Amino acid sequence: MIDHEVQFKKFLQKQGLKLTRNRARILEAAFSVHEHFDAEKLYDLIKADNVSLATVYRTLPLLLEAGLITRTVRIGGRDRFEHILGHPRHAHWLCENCHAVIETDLSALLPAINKEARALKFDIQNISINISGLCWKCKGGANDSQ
Amino acid sequence: MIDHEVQFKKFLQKQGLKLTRNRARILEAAFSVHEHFDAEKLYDLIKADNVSLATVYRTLPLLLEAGLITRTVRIGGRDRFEHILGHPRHAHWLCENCHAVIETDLSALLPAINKEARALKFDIQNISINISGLCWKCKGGANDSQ
DNA sequence: TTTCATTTGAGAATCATTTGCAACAAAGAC
DNA sequence: GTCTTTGTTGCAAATGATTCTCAAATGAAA
Ligand SMILES: [Mn+2]
Ligand SMILES: [Mn+2]
Ligand SMILES: [Zn+2]
Ligand SMILES: [Zn+2]
Repeated sequence: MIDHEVQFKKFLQKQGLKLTRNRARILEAAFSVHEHFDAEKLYDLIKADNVSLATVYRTLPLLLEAGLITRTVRIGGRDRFEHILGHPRHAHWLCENCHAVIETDLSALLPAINKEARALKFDIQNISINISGLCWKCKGGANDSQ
Repeated sequence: MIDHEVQFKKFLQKQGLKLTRNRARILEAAFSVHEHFDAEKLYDLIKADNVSLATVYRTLPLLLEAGLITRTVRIGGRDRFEHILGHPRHAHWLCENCHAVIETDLSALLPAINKEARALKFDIQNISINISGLCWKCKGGANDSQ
């Protein structure tokens, strides 16, 4: 059993829940994708195994609570996620025009954030830094690509 | 005409749009609320003036583009906003348990962010820093308030 | 006041996400 | 193994925020 499966199982057991075949399949799919994904994307990857879209939707909150995935930039009215293990935290720069997503390292900001958390006695589960605007390509004219 | 009305009118004219009574009313409502608000909240404030919810929804993107409001933490499936003028940028700390929202100054982070923007040649329109987790009240037990 | 483009209210349409429910599967006790 | 209990799932229907359609209203300019 791989790293993140162990972590998921541990989390589920703590809640009196079970690591079923479907949930393992969804977890595996989430870690097979190395970009941002939405519910539908995972569903496409595993629907051949008779996993329903409803189950994907029911499992995503579990993966979030377990700290295995994180919510990222919302595009086109759909919630998007990315897996965490082996993925250092990063900021997202979203171009409003072409919807390009650029990722940058977060290490320069973390010390200040953690300091603030200590002051607030806040228990951080997820840090989301999203900066929207225009990428260098779209900066000039008012294109309409994508 | 107040500061933000001037700015809105200028923005609208640049797009060949008009500063109508309804749009002015919505803008005014947005600046009368000193917390986060959603479309429905603004609607409640002005429906007595026969402004429709559809018009509120149509105006919010204009206020965003005009740089008068910004999108904040999404709660309960609803987009939420806050006005900008006279509101220094700040980070949002959202408690997953009681949905409390704490705001903290952003000035410690801005230099690093602006530096990165310069490197990326990215034109920043909006910075959104949302940290979720448990506030000090909810940290201990697994309450279920709110 | 005539003209023409923009705006608006009302209600229908969208569409991601959630839910109810009856059939199923996991896991522990025997 | 078999029984029992409790959590899980597929399916289809429900939900609900946001968007859209369209005909009537309004604004600005001439
Ligand atoms: Mn990412
Ligand atoms: Mn705020
Ligand atoms: Zn772009
Ligand atoms: Zn709390």
